[in-house]
Amino acid sequence: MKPEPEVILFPKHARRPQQFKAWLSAILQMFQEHLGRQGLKLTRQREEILRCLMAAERHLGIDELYLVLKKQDPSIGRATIFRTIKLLQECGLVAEVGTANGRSKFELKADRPHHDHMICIECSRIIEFQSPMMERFQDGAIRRHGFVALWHRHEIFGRCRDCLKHPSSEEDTKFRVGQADQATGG
Amino acid sequence: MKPEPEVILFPKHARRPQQFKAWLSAILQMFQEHLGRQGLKLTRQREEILRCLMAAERHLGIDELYLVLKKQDPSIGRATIFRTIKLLQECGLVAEVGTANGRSKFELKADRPHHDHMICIECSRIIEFQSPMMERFQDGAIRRHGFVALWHRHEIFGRCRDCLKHPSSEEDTKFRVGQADQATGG
DNA sequence: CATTCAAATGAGATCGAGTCTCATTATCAG
DNA sequence: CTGATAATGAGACTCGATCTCATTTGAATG
Ligand SMILES: [Mn+2]
Ligand SMILES: [Mn+2]
Ligand SMILES: [Zn+2]
Ligand SMILES: [Zn+2]
Repeated sequence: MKPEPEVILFPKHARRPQQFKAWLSAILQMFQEHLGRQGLKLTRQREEILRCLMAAERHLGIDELYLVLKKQDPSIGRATIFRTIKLLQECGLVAEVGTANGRSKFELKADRPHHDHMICIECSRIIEFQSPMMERFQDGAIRRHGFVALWHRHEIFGRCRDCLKHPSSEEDTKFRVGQADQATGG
Repeated sequence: MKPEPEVILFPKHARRPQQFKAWLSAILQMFQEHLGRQGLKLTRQREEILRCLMAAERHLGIDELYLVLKKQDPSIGRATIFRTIKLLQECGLVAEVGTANGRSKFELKADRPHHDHMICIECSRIIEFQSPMMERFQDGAIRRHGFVALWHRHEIFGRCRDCLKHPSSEEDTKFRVGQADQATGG
């Protein structure tokens, strides 16, 4: 089999301030244009939320976002974060990632290649993976059925490499799983 | 490219009573054994819920299940349905299928090949598809990352063949589906 | 059979992520 | 600037899902 790409790192621009600034303003402009097209406005809060997602080097949940943003702007409300995340998803700048516990996380999509996720039910780690061949066969199935795909969700739940090594990790006992009946279970 | 399987129909045993009865008791026994192994009991309600899922020829939501079951047993409670569905998922007899509106549906997994789903955001139809090659590459990615998969969720959202044909006279209503989908009618 | 007791049930309380309301504030085109 | 209108934050609300608890039931036992 052909080698497939290994890991998708989050952008590390945060360590190169001028590069980050340029990147931020480019993305902000895209956001503002999208907003403008619908008669909406770019507010201080919307800007901060997007900046936070761009600076993050991991997937963030609503509450994490809320706590981080609250440090700069103690008056920010959860509702605004929900509303803004929804807008960012609508314009394709941000994507939702499921978790085993129901609280979604979010990631910047702009300037990052498409990938899917493996989610560890023990330590909650999210592993990003790419498989162009897999996507190719997925597209084949979609075409075969005369379907037009708008988005997809492909999430694999299980145990990560590290949690398999450390057998005693007692931390997250919430996620009880019945049994592994197949390789990738249904 | 190699031909891949086309459609996965729900079992049509319901029309052949003796075959259905034999099938039902075989599956019931599997369920009872699984329950017994954990000191749990097979109740009238659990039996009825499983029977209902086996007789269904489409994906069922909790409320659909509740309404159907209530006809035979007006005293049945929603909590029991939630509890039983969870048990059935744990022992691998039933799988959850996401929808665009957040209310999951459920399907029997026993005696059916693994497949994934395309979900129409216009008519809520759920199209089942199989792609062994896609699964193969997925498994490759999983192995490459030293991950052990317990289950996965691969759902593609978009518009189905039929909804693409129809001039979309109906506006892009935010899929507030009450319980629109009837018997998957063609 | 009847006995026994842990498991299961249904009604209703509760939880909580996400949404909505509304009075106030901010954006931005002119 | 100003005015029209969108956005905000606090908190009420929604509603699927879970939990509580008094009562009922399954099934093992003799
Ligand atoms: Mn990701
Ligand atoms: Mn299915
Ligand atoms: Zn882990
Ligand atoms: Zn459709």
